[in-house]
Amino acid sequence: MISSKPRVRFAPSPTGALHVGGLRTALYNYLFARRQGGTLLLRIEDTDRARYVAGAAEKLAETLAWAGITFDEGPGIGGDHGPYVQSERSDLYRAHAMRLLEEGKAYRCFCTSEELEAARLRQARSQQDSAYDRHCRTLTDEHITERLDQNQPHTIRLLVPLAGELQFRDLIRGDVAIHYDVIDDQVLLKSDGLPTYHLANVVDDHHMEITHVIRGEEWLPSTPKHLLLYEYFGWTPPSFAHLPLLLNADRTKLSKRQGDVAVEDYRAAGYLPEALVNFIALLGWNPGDDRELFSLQELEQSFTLDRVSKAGAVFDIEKLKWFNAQYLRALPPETLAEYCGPFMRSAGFDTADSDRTAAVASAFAAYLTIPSDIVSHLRFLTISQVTFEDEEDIDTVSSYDAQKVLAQFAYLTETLDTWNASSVKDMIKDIQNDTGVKGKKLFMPLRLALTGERHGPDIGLIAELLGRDACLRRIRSQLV
RNA sequence: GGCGCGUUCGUCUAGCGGUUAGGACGUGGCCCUCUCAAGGCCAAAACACGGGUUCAAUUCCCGUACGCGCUACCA
Repeated sequence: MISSKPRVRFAPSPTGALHVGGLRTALYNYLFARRQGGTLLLRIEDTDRARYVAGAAEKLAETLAWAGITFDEGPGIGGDHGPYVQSERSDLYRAHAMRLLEEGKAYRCFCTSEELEAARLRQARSQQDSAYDRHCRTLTDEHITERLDQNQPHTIRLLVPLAGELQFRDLIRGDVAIHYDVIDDQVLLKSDGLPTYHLANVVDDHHMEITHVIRGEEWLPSTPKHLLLYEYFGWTPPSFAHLPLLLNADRTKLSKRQGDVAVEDYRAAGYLPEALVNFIALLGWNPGDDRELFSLQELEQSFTLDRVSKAGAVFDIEKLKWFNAQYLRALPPETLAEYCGPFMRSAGFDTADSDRTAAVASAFAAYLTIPSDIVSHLRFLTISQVTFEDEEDIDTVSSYDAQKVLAQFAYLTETLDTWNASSVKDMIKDIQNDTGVKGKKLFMPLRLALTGERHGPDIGLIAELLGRDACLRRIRSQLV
């Protein structure tokens, strides 16, 4: 590779929502391209009619955009190497399949799915290798012509050498070698005329001038087939980098059942794109030093493939929560309020006053992992009156000292010029001087009377958020 | 079953022959403090196993075990 700029791609299949593993693959491709000043393109691999989900491609693009991943070429973006949707490139794949056929590097297979399935079952029962038995590899021309004349549905299979070994160097794993004799005569063109992944991906990567294929480890075993295809076509193959898998807590491949896997799920739950991206970037890559908090821009500057690890990484939601809490806390009040607003409204909080909304939201910033956490902290603001069920709470508020404190609080409240966190704090100091009550005995009755809870933010702040009138009302209601 | 890839604290990871094996999340403790959260400090916690190579292996090689992936007319 001379100094030419790399071209990489993210090539999802529109079969559903974007998986977090897919997001990471997209992210690494994006970071690699940005770091090298290269080009990233989006290609939709919709060659499986059966699994196609309408609208999924658009949704995928939208989710990627949410995460901050932008493409230089792709559907709806444009570029010189389109179309970027495989279903619009069928003729190209078919032509290439025909070329292999003519050159004796592929052959027609008339075996039906049922026959193949039955063969596989037989093989499984007798514990044999499950591979295509190459039944049609040796069909006579006569035979083939006859079936073609009958319009018999068929596939086109790759003619894999019977012996020999294929070696390649993976950018992440180093040298990998696989014997041809364990490689199946892969179907390249399905009987519906559409290509399989193997054909389409090679043809497209070549025509789209992809220089580096950065994809999940699940593709490692089929890379020799792809390399063979490059060889058959006489093309220079791209470099390959196979990323380690993302795993469940039990170390199986990350999947539904054991938690959310769709990026949309995390988005809906209130995770910030910055947090998700930061977290996911570190699942299989590290900067080589102790830094952990990375903006997308910082990742773009630091990312290199040689620091990608080989082993799978468990998706630990606890660490994602920590990242999210970090980012949530760092948000300016107005932005935090935007995230929390809907939840605050659902908790019965009137968000019409944006300054007040921002103030309340940021008062609880340190308490939040996700925006919806704010709901439980807002109870004290939205209840009409404070009542106690716990005997201990009642005792705390009704003790002799507590009553002195509450009475003095009510008295001084009316004399206070300005009502805010710091003036209330000063006032509480005065109450301490006036009553001689201090510490927990001073604060807890006030906290309880004002909020009904024993825990929460600074009491001055609570008083400010509640407002003078509400405070007065609540304190008085606890006076015997 | 076959083939491939992998294996450092519970989790994410640093380490690229000689280190008290470092950091982060989580966990426990202490501090701060009216409480909780946040924050600060401290602690417990790992080189899968067996052979080599070497003066010296977490590090290099081989094997075993375990895990994962692939083994579709899915990607």
